Amino acid sequence: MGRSPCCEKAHTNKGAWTKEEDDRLIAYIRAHGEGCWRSLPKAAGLLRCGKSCRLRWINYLRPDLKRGNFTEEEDELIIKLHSLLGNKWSLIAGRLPGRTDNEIKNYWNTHIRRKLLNRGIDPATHKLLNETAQDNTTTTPTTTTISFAASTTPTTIVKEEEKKINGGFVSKDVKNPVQEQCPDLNLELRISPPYQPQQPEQLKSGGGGLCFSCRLGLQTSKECRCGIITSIDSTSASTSVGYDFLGLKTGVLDYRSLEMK
DNA sequence: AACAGAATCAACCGCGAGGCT
DNA sequence: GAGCCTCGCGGTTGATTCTGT
Repeated sequence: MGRSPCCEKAHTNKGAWTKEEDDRLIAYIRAHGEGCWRSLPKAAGLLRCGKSCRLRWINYLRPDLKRGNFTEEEDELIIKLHSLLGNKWSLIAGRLPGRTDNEIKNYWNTHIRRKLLNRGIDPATHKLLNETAQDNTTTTPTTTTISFAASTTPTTIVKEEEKKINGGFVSKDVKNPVQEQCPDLNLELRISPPYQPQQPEQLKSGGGGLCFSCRLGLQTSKECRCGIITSIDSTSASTSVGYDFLGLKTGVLDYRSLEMK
């Protein structure tokens, strides 16, 4: 038995969306909200499949999308998140408000891949290219080395995040070379209060009062410029600031999916 | 100006996860 | 538990735009 098609394809448009289609989709979602993509096209009077409508809305029509070029900070954030998460574009997009997984995926493939190759880094493994070549000839596991601007290696990042998630208790054996290479990420999602738009004062000070290092969860990094002491102890549990599975502060960079609800 | 190749990015496709019956 | 349905994700495609010759 073959898989049934996602929609009746015989009477649906394909290819680029027209202005009229966009307007219809926007008007419908404004009036009724997102949800039930399968029935949406018919209800909205669109000759498109639900999947196509969802994609168009998420990737292009959503009002909270940030159009325009990626900043250098966004570049570095994407690279770091990719080194931790791999091709989990939706998770990476969740850390970049206003950016979509499709947009980040395209940007990665067209810009960042080349950028990393120019730095001598394998974009797939985030190892130095000559290191990757060596790995192909030996099975001995090695620790990951990535030449990012921040002094903390991704492995260290994971350890720091682990400290936060486990309340300061690091349970992993630091001498385990396999875990050094493939750290077990806690992929539990955390529900936190919705993202609050930043106040002008916060924006002036550089994104919610936190420097780039802190937004990456590297509060202990010497790169930290904001001077905020963010000791993660029992008191943090009583504050409104949450930490997601990467240990990054929610409320600073929140999940888009939660914002949209 | 014309053409070719490269780069970009919107959109499509197929699959897996999870919920429902 | 099996089968079906919907949603969302990641990989890929192809049309359009850009750049170099």
